[in-house]
Amino acid sequence: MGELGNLLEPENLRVTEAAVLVMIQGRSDLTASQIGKALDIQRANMVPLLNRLESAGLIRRQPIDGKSQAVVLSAEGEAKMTVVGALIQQFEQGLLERVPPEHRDHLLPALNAIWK
Amino acid sequence: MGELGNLLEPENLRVTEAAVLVMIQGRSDLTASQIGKALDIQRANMVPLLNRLESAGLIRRQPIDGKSQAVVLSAEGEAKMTVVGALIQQFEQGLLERVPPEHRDHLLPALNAIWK
DNA sequence: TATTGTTATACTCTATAACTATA
DNA sequence: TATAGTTATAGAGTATAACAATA
Repeated sequence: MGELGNLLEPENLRVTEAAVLVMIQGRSDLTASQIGKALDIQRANMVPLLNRLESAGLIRRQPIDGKSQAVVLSAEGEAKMTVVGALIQQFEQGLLERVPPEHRDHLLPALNAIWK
Repeated sequence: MGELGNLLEPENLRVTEAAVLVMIQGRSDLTASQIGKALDIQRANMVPLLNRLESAGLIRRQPIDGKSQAVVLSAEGEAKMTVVGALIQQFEQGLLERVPPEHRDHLLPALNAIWK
C-alpha cells in the first residue's frame, strides 16, 4: 500500500483523500475541478472521493455560484488536519532521515524541479 | 499514463514489463518469484505479465529444477533491450535535465538511500 | 513444511462517455 | 460555447485464496 498509506489507514484516509485535505486547508475558494486538475484526478473520480470525505464529516461543499462550489474543511476536518499533518510530517521526516546528510538539502529542490 | 509509459507505448511495453526485462538482462538465474519480490509484484500477477512477454517472444522460461524456472531474455528480447534501454536512458536524462545543476548529482544517491 | 508456479476471482483504482445546468 | 458537477460503466491494475507439484 505504501508507507504513507499505512500511516493514514488508522485515520481511515487514503493518500489521495489526505492530499485533498492538505490542499484545501486554509482556503475556501477551490473547486472540485481545480483540485482534481492539480492532483491529477479526473473530475468524475472526484465525486465519490469528496462524497467519502463529506460522509466522514471532514469537508463541506460551499456554493460559489449556481454552477461551482468550493470544497472547504469542516470544523471536524480542521481538527483532523492536526493529526493528519503530523502523520505526513512524520512520513516525510522518515524519508529524509534515510538520506545521507550531504544529499539531504538537495532532495526537495530537485524533486520540485522535476514536477513542474 | 506517465512519461516513461508514453515512451514505451510504441514498443508495446508497460513500465512493469520493461522493469522485468531490465532486471533479467545479463542474468539467467532469476525466477518469477524473485523478480516479483524485487519489483513488488505479487507472484500471481507475474504469471500474466510473463505470459505477455513470452507471447511477444521477448523471454523464455528456462527450467532450473522441477519446481523453479529462470526467466531469461530471448535473442529477440536482447535485441529489443537496445531500444528499450535507450528509451529508459532518454527518460532519465529528461528528468535530470530539469534539475538545476547544483542539485543534480545528489538526486540519485538520495533516492537510492530512500528505496533501501 | 515451505516454496514455486498457477488458476480463479474479488477488489480497487482509473478512464471514458454522456447528461444537466449554469457561466 | 465552454465549464462544473454528476452518473454510469468499462477497463486496468492489484490483492487474496486455494491448489498441485516439488524442494
